[in-house]
Amino acid sequence: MTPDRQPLTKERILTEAVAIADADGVDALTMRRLGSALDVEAMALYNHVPNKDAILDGIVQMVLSEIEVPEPGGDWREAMRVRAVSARAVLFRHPWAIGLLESRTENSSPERLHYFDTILGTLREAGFPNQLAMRAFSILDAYIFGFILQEASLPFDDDTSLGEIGEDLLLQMGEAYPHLTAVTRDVLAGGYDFDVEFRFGLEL
Amino acid sequence: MTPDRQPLTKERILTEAVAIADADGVDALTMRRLGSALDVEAMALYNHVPNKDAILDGIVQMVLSEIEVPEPGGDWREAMRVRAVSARAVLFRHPWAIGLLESRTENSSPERLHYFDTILGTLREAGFPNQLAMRAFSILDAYIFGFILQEASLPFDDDTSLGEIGEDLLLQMGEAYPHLTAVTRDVLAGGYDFDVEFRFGLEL
DNA sequence: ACTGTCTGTTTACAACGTAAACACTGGCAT
DNA sequence: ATGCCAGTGTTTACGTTGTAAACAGACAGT
Repeated sequence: MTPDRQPLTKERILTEAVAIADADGVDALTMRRLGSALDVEAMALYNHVPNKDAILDGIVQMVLSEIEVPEPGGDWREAMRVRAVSARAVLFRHPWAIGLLESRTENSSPERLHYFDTILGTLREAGFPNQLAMRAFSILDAYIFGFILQEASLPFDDDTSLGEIGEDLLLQMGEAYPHLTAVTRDVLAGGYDFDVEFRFGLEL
Repeated sequence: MTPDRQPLTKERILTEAVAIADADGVDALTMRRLGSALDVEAMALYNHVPNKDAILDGIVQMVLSEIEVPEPGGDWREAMRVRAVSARAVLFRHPWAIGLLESRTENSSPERLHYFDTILGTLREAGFPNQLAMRAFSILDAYIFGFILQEASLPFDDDTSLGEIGEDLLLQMGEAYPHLTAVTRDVLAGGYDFDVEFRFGLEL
């Protein structure tokens, strides 16, 4: 054990874990690697965290808490827009979190409850009756995360230009998929911007 | 090797893999277990499949191909409804697939292209111009999968009644989350049905 | 009959999560 | 001061995982 070293804390562990997942993906996040990044043996982590699942839960929560959600009181449309755009940005920064969202959404954490409360508050102060607020929230949330999921699983990342992927597709599918081909060609001609489409879809 | 045994095929492997994932979750799907379910040593699988990732890709695809998508020609609204309801049913039957959807959507498979093509065909034959068809498809898809994701990650499954979970929540959060409390109470009073909400959201 | 291609088995290994036992440190009560 | 104990970190070890490598039998085409 080297002489002086900041003491381990759950915060330091989770922060480093997020950093590793950001850098090399969630598969690279092993206890040994996390330990060595913190200058510690893997087993030392278990003094601060019950097991690896807790770490995964923790970093998902950490990511979710990065999503900006305005306090109730302003224009609800603007508030939802801010939330949606922020969610997209955050999950773009931490793409691995998308895959963890499913099984690991610990809904009863205080942070998560606060998140729910704030959003519902915004809607209710805007005059939504309770049932409708719930619906609006549910629908918006579905759209936001659905869009992000869709975007993340499409074959091009930002580096590959839409043009080349389009050509590849066009060649590959030949005449077998006429509709898809036609739409692809047209969409490429007109340009396709996830950002624009995302905001467009938000006006329901 | 027991005397007579059906030859291994990629199909048999993937079918059994889906069965195991359905029965005991995707974590229970190991090469050894899959092998023994097929009455074979784990390594034998590698004659038909390059590695485990390919199996995961395969079962995701198998699940996606269960989603019913009507051929172009009918009412597009009805077609989209059928698709949405079917997608929800399928992913409800294979919940583990949701978590695999993200990283593992192999977009260029023929099945997937056919899926795209059929849906876009329906919309185009209904008179949508190409750009709009793309938009409609994208938005609907986002909503469908977003809703399912949301539904899957909410804290109650079908066994626990909404009533009791509600009480738990109400107690736990006390006065800290007024909006959430109020909405929850009201929603519970009125009853909340995922099915109803899902269809409601589909009318955008 | 010979040879290669398929399909399966056996053995082996590195990496993983984590249980168990141990060692060091600091502060508290006696 | 002394003894003790809780907290933190290390060491060692085990079972499980995916899969590389070497081998063995079956069967088809020459």
